[in-house]
Amino acid sequence: MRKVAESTVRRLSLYLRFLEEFDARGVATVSSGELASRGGTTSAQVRKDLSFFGSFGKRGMGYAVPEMVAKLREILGLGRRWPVALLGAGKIGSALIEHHGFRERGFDIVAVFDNDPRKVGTAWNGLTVQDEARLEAELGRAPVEIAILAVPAEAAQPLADRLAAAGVTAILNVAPVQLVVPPEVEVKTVSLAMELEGLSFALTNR
Amino acid sequence: MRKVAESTVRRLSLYLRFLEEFDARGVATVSSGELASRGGTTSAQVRKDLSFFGSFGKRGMGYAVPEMVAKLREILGLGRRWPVALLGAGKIGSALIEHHGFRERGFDIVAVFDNDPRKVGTAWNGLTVQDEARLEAELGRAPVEIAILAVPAEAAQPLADRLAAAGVTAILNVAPVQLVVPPEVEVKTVSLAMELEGLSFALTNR
DNA sequence: GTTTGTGAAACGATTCACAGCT
DNA sequence: AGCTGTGAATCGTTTCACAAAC
Repeated sequence: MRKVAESTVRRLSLYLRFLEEFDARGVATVSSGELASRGGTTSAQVRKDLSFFGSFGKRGMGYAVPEMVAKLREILGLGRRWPVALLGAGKIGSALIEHHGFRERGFDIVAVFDNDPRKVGTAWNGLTVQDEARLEAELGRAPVEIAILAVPAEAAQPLADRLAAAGVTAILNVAPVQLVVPPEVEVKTVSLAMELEGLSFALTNR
Repeated sequence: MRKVAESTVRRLSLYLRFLEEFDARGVATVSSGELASRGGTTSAQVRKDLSFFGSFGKRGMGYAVPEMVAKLREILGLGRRWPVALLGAGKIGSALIEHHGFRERGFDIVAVFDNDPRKVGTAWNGLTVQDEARLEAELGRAPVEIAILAVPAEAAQPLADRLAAAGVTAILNVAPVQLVVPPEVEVKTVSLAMELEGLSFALTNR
């Protein structure tokens, strides 16, 4: 299993959500076409996406929903729980940590860091905000592979460097900056402001 | 100017940020190579991206920073302000409205809606949370082209339908669901949970 | 008859490479 | 000499279309 496109992985996440819905409703099997219409693609795309990982369907029948859910969770690496460090106890970080969706999908925020002395030491959903200076010490004690960077743009790159040096191998970056990291570190950047600009572009050029 | 790839638009947003930085530091010109290294791409990519909209560079010299900033803002539709409606006064919505980045880039949240009676009527950064039932009435009075959907997954699709019917032509969807909308409505979906799953996949399959 | 799995074809985006301007 | 702008080549992704399985 090599060279799976990012777009494929994103669609797999979507398929998993639909399948979980179907599963909850007791639907036993689902066809690539049904999956496609809910996910805004085509049945051929669904089948291609899945074909990277094996062949799970029954011809003439479709896919068995519970098996498919299990398989997709396994493929996406959700057959385990992931401890996650959160950097930045500001507005965005605050919304994230109280957001239950992460925990439900296997991501546990196990540490929160901030550099604002007024925030350090305060309680946060059962966690205590720790001084950013203690980042390396804490990650040495309780390592995590995934970190969420929810800090101001200027602070993002230096922190990314420290995270990479401390052994973090995946960063979810919530700042409108392009992070430069060593090749072994995976980065995904999500910027609502940039998405809004995409919408502004679409509305302007039509 | 037709058929510009989404990836191109996203990179233009990034270039604009770098150029604004350069501008603030008083740098007069910048080459495609410099822009590329900050944006994680290649100089050829930068030139191709820009070439969709004209030729703004000087051979042997590079691009004049202030002119380029102005040009990119114009291309991205940022030469004006955009009133935006926010749907959902929960944690995420709350973080968004207090976030200054939007306003700085030309997006003004001018109305907030929620269906929770306990929230309706409360003040929010100079705005009053309005009843979701009044969505159509309010949008009739003060139309917006862009709406941000920050509501639970189940509520997203029905609201998207109402927004489309009320004349909204662009939706920034912050829920892990694929919205089905009429073709004249532009949608961008941002889901941190889905991005985390992308990281989980990358870490698991390496 | 229905739906999968998959090579082949079509399409789209990125990279190459170089002529042309400064 | 340096750097842009852009066709041509390459690479990757999506769509087509059909044989095989149920």
